Amino acid sequence: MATTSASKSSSLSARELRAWRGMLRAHAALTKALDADLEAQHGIPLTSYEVLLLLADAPDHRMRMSDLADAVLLSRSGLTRLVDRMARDGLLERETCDSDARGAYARITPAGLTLLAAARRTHLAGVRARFLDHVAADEQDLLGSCWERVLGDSAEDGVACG
Amino acid sequence: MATTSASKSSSLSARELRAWRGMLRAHAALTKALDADLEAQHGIPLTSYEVLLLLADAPDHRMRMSDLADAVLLSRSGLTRLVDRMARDGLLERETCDSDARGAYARITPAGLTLLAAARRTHLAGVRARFLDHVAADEQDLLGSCWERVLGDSAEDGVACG
DNA sequence: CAGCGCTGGTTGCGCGAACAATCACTCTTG
DNA sequence: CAAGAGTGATTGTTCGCGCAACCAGCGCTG
Repeated sequence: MATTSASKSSSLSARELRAWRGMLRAHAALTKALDADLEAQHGIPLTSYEVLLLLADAPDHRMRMSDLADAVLLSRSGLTRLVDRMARDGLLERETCDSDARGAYARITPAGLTLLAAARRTHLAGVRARFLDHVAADEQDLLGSCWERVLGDSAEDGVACG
Repeated sequence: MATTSASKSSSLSARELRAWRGMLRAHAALTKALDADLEAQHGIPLTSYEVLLLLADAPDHRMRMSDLADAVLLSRSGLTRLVDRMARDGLLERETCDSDARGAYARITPAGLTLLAAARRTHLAGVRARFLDHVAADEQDLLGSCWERVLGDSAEDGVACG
């Protein structure tokens, strides 16, 4: 089954399996390890870190709840709860939106910024050591283009026809 | 690390971001979509499908609980519960290990094999349509080699040193 | 400006997974 | 062969998440 062509059969080729299951395993291993790093050194899970990162980079250090939910790949309710926990820990605070009384902002606090500054180093070092350092620059470009193709398609609903 | 050298700073380059966050997003989108496919068309989640697949391919159509847990990236207890549910649904059954009375096998049932045969087509089509079709053969090879490098390293504990 | 659909956000609920403790059994070792 | 260390699997508990239901406020329409 040298070429992959005729084998749209009942199983994947070795090459396809390596690419596909490799990604699943790599993702699992990476997120688990990076999450453990943050938890151990700064006491926050990866999701909280990502929220802090987005808020810190956002104008006025704040974002709307919905935008934040989309950005961190969480459901609306999931983000509500996450923000609850982070607010309880003083990492951010809610802020009402004056132009739309329904809306709410999450704004990162000075404490959150301080924690982020430290966590950012940890996380970045982890991402480099565990992932980027194993992938040459041109490979990174290729990966990036693959993701864009994959995401561009999966954004549009399901398998659809065929 | 040619051009990226000096930038081991406090943030990732655009290229690095594209490769890294792209993977996170692609993984999330893919697993979510593939899980939804299976759930909608066959009533089983992705994790159950993977268990069925492994059991079907295993000698005697059975595997030890621990091996299964490792293979599907689940904790021991998580797998125990998953096997509970699948056994309740008749997709597999537990079997005691005669060489070690502590051990247990999970063995796929005829019903499980039947369901798998159908689900396999759905899942394979999904993986191809959503992922593999967007990645050329030589890119798949390159991805595979990247995953091996990443996993080979992360398998050995933490960041550690050499 | 009253009525009504729509949107942003929060809450009730259930599920799936991990961690720690536990049980059952095996394998040493004296 | 009895005692203790080690291993395979299960159970108790907790947690984070998504879905569905909900409430509040916006904005259109007549």
